[in-house]
Amino acid sequence: MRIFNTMTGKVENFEPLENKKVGIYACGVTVYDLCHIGHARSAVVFDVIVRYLRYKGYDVKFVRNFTDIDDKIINRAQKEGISWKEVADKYTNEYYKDMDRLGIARADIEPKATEHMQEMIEIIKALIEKGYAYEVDEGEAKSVYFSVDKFSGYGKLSKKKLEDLIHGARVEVDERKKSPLDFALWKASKPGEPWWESPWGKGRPGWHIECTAMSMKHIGETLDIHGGGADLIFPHHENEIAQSEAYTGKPFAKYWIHNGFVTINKEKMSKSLGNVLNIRDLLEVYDAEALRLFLLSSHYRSPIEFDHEYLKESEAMLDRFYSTSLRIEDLKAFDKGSKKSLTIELKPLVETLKTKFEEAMDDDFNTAKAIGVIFEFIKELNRLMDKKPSSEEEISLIREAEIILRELGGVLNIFHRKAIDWYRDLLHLKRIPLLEEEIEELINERTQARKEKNWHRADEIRNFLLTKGIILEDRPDKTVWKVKI
RNA sequence: GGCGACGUACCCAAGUGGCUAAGGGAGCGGUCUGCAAAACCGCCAUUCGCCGGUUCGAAUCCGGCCGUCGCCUCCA
Repeated sequence: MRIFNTMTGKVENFEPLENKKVGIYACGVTVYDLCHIGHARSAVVFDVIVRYLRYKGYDVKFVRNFTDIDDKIINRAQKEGISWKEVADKYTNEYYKDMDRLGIARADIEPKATEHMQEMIEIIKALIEKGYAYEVDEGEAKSVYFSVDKFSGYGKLSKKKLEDLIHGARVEVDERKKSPLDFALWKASKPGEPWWESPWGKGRPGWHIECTAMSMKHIGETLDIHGGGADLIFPHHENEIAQSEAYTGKPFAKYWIHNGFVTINKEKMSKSLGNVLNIRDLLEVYDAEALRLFLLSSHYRSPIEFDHEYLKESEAMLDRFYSTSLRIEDLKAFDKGSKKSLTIELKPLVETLKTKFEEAMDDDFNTAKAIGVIFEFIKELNRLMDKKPSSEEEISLIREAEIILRELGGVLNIFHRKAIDWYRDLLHLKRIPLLEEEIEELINERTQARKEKNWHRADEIRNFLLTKGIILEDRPDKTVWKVKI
């Protein structure tokens, strides 16, 4: 397996620190608002990385945190007139609602910053003792800052030079800091703000220290993989490296993985630009599995442009799979003898499917290519079914192929429904103003009309359903309905 | 200003030194069908932003130019 490492800027062979054990830590969300599709992308990417590592036989311990105390949470609480804790709990809950629908598996450990105060305080104390951090008086209490000048490797992840950062002029000047780049490990609390007791009086942790404390507690001093959105490279991950490596003297992570952004009109989706699309709102109109497929249809490091058209295309792709699945379900054996040619053709295709899929995924989690491999195979399956397989042997081989297709889909966590449920779900999602029973009734009436060769009535019914978004397909033995994408 | 990424068909998107440039969507023609739909077959990039260079050979490597975006501030 090969993985692109942000630290070296190269694709490297993946070798965990300890044979098949992999400790992976991904930065989660700050729970102060609903999640947008940028959050969805990051969650989907790391969900697939973990699923694939497990598929490959690695013993994975996956940790993804919640930042549950932070300026944004405090501001939100003041705006809504509720406590910071209520804000954090509410949006943690909303996070799960959205992520569950997207098929994001729970991490093995989902730690919260506020549950690790003691661990953070211990690390900060040690950093002061080692001379990497300093205290600043803030009246009643003290704040603690990390002294960036003391850590020689500062900037190695984001490839930034200290002097460039200082000259960058976008770093705000803060009289309390020795260097404008120094960052807070501990913040003295202002009146009315939440606080925890500490050796420096009442205060709360800075943003970065929680990841150091929680990753070390739950995984160890050196992580196999640390990841998150590309916007976390600087300053968040750079700061994590500084404080963690200063604290342990060991490398903080072996591989750094960062996913690219979701853009709208070619611009990064972000709160400050006001162009965010919530997962919640999108799932009112589009299927969650389609959103997932859309997010996986580009390489995880590339920017991905959002457009309603692209989500429709993803739905069309899924429809193609479920259509094929429905076709397989309807296969019936009626012939004792087998068409040898079909069996001979299918066997090697099934064998290479897995190999090609793994080759794609082994190459820095190339899900776009892997999806290409899957759909190439779907085309072959349909081609073989056009040859009208009729024997037990042929049909069981095709059914077996679908099982493998679904197994590989499982790594991406797609293709998990029964075909009929795909259409039923679309019926509700697309707000088709008909019940399944009503559609069935019309199909029955049409079948009768067709028997009587009353083509006019048959076409009338089919056209009526089409105006409601329902497509009919006449099979040799029955008529099936589908939802128009 | 500093650092970095990207530019492949009508659209999305793989491919990063050598077999016919994956896959999906849209479109067009055909097979099948009462007619459709689905599925399949065929067509749809002799060419990979532009210009040079390296090489027997480049979409892929090097240089320049143009364009788009990102990071340098909270951000997934």
